[in-house]
Order: sequence, then C-alpha cells, then structure tokens
Amino acid sequence: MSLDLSLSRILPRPRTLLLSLVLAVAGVVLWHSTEQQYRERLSWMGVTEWQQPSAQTFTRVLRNDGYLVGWSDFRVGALWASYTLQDRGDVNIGPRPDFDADWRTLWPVSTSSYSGSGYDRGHLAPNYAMAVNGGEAAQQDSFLMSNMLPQRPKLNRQLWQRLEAVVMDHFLPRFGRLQVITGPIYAPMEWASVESWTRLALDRVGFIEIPQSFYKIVVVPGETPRAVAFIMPQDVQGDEPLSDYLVSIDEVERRTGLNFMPSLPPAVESAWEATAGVGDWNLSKVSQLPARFN
DNA sequence: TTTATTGT
Repeated sequence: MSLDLSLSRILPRPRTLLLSLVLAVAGVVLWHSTEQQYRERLSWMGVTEWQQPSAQTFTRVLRNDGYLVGWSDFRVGALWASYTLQDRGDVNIGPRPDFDADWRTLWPVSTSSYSGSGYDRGHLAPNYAMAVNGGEAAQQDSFLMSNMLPQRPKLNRQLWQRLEAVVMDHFLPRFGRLQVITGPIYAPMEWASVESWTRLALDRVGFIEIPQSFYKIVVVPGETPRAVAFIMPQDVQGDEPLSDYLVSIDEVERRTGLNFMPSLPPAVESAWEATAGVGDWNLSKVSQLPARFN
C-alpha cells in the first residue's frame, strides 16, 4: 500500500474552496458594517480622522461600551475619545469601579503605571457620564487604562472636573443630546531639535507620553449645530473661569492635526472656523462654579 | 464621592 501525498488529496475541492472564500468575504463584510454601525452610534457626523495621514499618525480605533478611543501606538496613549450623551434625568450610578489594564494597547500600561509619577490617571471619557448614559458596562469600560492620560492633580480634580460637571449638569439637561470629543495636545515635534527628542524620550509616565494640554469639544447635534471647545493646560490652579480656556474647533484641529466630525457639511464647518462657542452656552452662569473636591 | 493618590 502506498501513501498518496499528491496535492489533490490535501487541497479541498474547488467547490469547497470557493464556498469557503465566499463565506469568509461575507463574514468580513458583515463584521465591517456592524463595526461601522457601532462607531457611528458613538460619533455623530463621522469618526475622527487625520488631516494628513502618515506612519507617525497611525491610530487604531478601540470600541468600548459607550465610547470610542483613537489609540496611538506612537504616543502610547489615546488621541481622542468620542461619545454621544442623551439626557436621562436623575440616574443613580453604581460604585466607582477599579482601574483595569487594556490588552488591546499592546504596550504594557498597567493600573500601577502612574504610581509615584506625580500625575493622576485622568479619564478622557468620564466615569460619571459613561455610568449615567451607558450603565454599568460603560462605566466599567471607562476605567480601562486606554482611556487614561497623565493629568496634573489640580487639572484633573478641579478645573477638568468642573468642566465635566458643567457638561452633565447644565449642557445636557438644556440641550437633551450632546456629542463630546476629548483628548490630549502634545508639544509640537521638531525633528531637528535635540530638546524635542529628549522630551519625546524622557517626558513620559512609564511608556506614556505626557500631554501638554487637553481639549474638549461639545456639540449639540442638529441642522445648525451649536459647538463649544476648550483647551486646558496641565499647569492650572483649578479655580480659573472655564471661559478663560474657550477656543474654536479650528484651533483644536490646528493643534492636534485631527479632523473632527469629517462628515459635516462644509457650510457648517466653515461657520465654526474662527468662532469660539457657536450659539449661546450661558457660560457666564457656569464658568465659576466650584470644584466638587479640594 | 460626578476627581484622585498616598500611606496604613
């Protein structure tokens, strides 16, 4: 008896091969369209893009319960977090969960990576907003380390906390629905400067690059959408008026290189170009509200 | 605890 090792015995029959291919393609198409639907639900008018894509700007979109994160393997940190909020009235939220490592980042960012650094683990998509809007699963996901960036305590616990509280306590009840995009701004990289390289190599918490400042964009979806944006630096006292940090969305795009809400009609976008705070946000009323913690 | 770390 001889052993038949000819290819025809090993390879599937042409018909089987074709069927497998068709199923594989159908699977990919289905997965892609499902993933698109998830992403669109969490980001009104399109997922954040780069103005000029390059190897350095490579971003992976991590989908979570309640929010999306654009993860940069180059910075070892998120470049943006995006979520939509719906006013749900008074909701009791569960206890504050523990921080959790996220294996998808590939880089080892553990829950103790920030220890002794002098920086807080600052949420991009906030615990409270995620808990109210998306329930327990979203709240738990908001504690993934991929949703954290190094923030100075006075920024995280005071100025930034006040901004997050205003979004939930004033903007959301008033407008009913919001699109929020938030993330870091890094010092511009000058390729010819030794200082720039030194900072890139050393100004880190573990592997994570330390941002210079943070932005938050808040939009009321609609045909003539309102928009407001802030950029807040690391070094603040915490009790400054929020309105001191008002910027236009265009300014945030210039400083990040990102293109937010890429599907917006050009007319709407150009209306936002130079204006900080399109429409009335009643900032004078909320700008000086105190921090919850001191 | 609508933010967190430190230290016990």
